[in-house]
Amino acid sequence: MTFVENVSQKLKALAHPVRLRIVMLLAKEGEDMYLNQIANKLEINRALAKIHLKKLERGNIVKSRIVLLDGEARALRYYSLGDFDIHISPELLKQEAEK
Amino acid sequence: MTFVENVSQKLKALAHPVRLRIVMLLAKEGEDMYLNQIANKLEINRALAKIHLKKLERGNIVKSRIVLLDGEARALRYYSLGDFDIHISPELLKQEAEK
DNA sequence: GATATATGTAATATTTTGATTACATGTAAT
DNA sequence: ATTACATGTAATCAAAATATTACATATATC
Repeated sequence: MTFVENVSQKLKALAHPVRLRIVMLLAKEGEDMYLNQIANKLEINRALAKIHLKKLERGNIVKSRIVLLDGEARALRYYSLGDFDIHISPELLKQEAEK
Repeated sequence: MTFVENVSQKLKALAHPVRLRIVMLLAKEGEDMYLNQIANKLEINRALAKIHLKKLERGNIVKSRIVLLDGEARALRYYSLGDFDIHISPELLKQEAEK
């Protein structure tokens, strides 16, 4: 994957208001959350939250894991933030372009 | 304009591969360029380059000015990079979310 | 006058994205 | 058995983004 492809994908993942709100929610809470928590907190449709979380995962902005509830035959999928660090300025792009 | 709206707009402007290529071209060349130069260099349709440049201008990633050619009754519209500096990480978003 | 270079934009078509609704499944508690 | 939560996804509709083609305009050069 080229630099342009990689950066485009990451930026695209973060560029949508709903997705940015999800990311900021996870950052603020500081702990992992599952789908219904996120949808309820942001007051958005659950299926919609799911769609956006998928895009965030594809962009490696968010990770998820399934957690079995203690002693119970139930599981929740928890979402957490990846360790992205996106920095873009004319100078940095110039450096990259000259590689 | 809220933080989310502002960031979304800027990221959206940079998120498209063609737009990112335009921005990297301007960064690399280090000097202003006009529409046809940009389209030729990137080997893309001129009208398409125009559309993307408009979006970059709306996101304040790129600026443009009309330059009268010396002694001639012609003018070119030159595009240059704005002074954006986008930095996004979980820590920075957490700070922002807690404001 | 024809050719090359430059601008701008309108119209159109295609593709992608975004959002809602609905259906299917399963566990736990009342 | 019903209610409350939780998951996942398919189907559909609406809206936005992307890309091409074409038209109009203007100047400079051959």
